Amino acid sequence: MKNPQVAQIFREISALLDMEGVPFKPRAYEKAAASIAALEDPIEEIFARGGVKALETIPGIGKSFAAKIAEFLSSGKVADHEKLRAATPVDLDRLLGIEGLGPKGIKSLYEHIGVRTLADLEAAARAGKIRQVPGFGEKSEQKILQGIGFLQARAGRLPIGAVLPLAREIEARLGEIRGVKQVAIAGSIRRRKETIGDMDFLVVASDPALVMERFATMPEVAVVHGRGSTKGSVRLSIGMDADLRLVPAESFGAALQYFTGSKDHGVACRKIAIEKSLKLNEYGVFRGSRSIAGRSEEEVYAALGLPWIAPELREDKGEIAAALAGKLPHILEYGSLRGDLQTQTSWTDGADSIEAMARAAKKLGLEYIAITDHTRSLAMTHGSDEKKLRRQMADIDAINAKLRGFRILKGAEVNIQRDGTLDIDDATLAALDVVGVAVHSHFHLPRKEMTERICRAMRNPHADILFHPTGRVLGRREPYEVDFEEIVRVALETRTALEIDAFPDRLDLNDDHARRAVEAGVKLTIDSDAHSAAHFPFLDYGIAVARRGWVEAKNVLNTQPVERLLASLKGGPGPGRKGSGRRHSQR
DNA sequence: GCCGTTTTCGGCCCGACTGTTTTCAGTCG
Repeated sequence: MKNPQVAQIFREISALLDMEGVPFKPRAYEKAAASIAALEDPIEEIFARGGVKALETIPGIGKSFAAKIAEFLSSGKVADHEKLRAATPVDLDRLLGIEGLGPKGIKSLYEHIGVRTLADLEAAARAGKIRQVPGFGEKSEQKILQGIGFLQARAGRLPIGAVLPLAREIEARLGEIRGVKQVAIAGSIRRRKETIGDMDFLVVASDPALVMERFATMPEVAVVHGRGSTKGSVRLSIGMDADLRLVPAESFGAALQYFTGSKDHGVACRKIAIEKSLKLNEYGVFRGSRSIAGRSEEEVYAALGLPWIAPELREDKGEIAAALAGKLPHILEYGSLRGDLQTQTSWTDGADSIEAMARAAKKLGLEYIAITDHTRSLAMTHGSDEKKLRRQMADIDAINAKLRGFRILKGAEVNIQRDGTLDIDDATLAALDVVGVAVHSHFHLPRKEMTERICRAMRNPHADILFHPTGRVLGRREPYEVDFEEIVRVALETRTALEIDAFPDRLDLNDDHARRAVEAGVKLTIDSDAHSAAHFPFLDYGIAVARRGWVEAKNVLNTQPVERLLASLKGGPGPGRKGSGRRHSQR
């Protein structure tokens, strides 16, 4: 998989061209880099299949870029890249990480005082040499030193689960300030991206200065980057920036639309505005100098001839075209899950008893949960063997007899062994309501072997769901190498559901995979992977992934009441077990 | 350098804030 290297080279060329002041090309390289990074298939395979012509079908890749990719694949280098790097041999990646320092500044520092590395930069700043470079002064020198300090403390992007609770707390706090009329979280948090780079807040207030003052002096603030009359920017102690915008009420919707992004979605919207001889900015939609919309997002989209688009869809991945055609998906609503099909208890590595889990789930409005403790080959979790599972089933029967209006399903998170077989015998699996299968070992098998292993597990007639299908853990473990298209094909063929594991550091499937799966007609489940009674709210993160993946309620098995759910699981007692094909006939 | 249900040429989003500048470029989102 050479996609990351190719994307990195394109990103670097973009920055190097930016340095030279070349117009437009840097954006083209940047777009191509993003496009390549987002590819599912290894770029070397695309090239092997169809040569440069196949490369040119990738969005943002034309003749010239396709040739550069081919050049890299055959030689490991791109001549233009080498040439640019030789002209300005600096550690771009690290230097660009300094807040406030961009391509132009880096070039100037290199040319005037020979700064090439972060160490050079720090030495020059300490020696007072930066201030002698044109365009820099005493203050920028201080900012650079501070920036170097922050570079070490920076958390980078954090999983949404680690950011959203704090963002909501700040939102609530801003809302309590005297004279505040409206508050909103914008940016990637509102779009529920899986990782977050910074926080964006929007406020309408009668006393903006007071709000700015309170914002800049919150206890979480480590440093204030800037503070104007309408915009404030701070670094929080968790190593993340937070921005505040103060906007007039008549612009709130336009500002919300603008600052929710994504950037690409915004660009696409502003292009539509231009086509209609309108102008869209954060203050509203304008015809000439007259505002025709801005108070609400609905109003703004309507002025562009579009229905309101859910924030999770705003990634410029076809939502504009769908909106124009009146074909936006009816994406899954928050709170629309009736059950949770992956939970662990104190029988293995969970914290709480079966009954405590059931009561917590019921309190949150769920109608059923499946208990899916680990199985025996996962020894460190005291995984269940057949005997232990039978005992647990009896226990569940006893608790179910006590519960009103709630059902505990018997399940297991069955380990997929290296050869693709399961570590629980078929007779026991047949007695379970819900069988999830999952990879927990041998993460580094070759792509083909890993794919075959997982597909073999899905072919087990009792395997209802493939849990956390790609195995990634955000910030800790990359997804394993697997042919996802083949997983989708076999899931469809065997009527195995794929899971969106909603545990905040998993989110697996991700949004793009979920979208691909439902496009193919595969059913999904969204599960919390709860390891304690406090984890059920994680389901919302899974719903967010589903929404970003254009998933509708009909695509998700656990939006159904328990009897219908059981009937629609492949290993369940319901109709269609032999695979009449009826289920997927609409595709 | 890419792209096209108004285009194969002529576009390519838009504004706030800062610092260093005597009127604006660079950076950021």
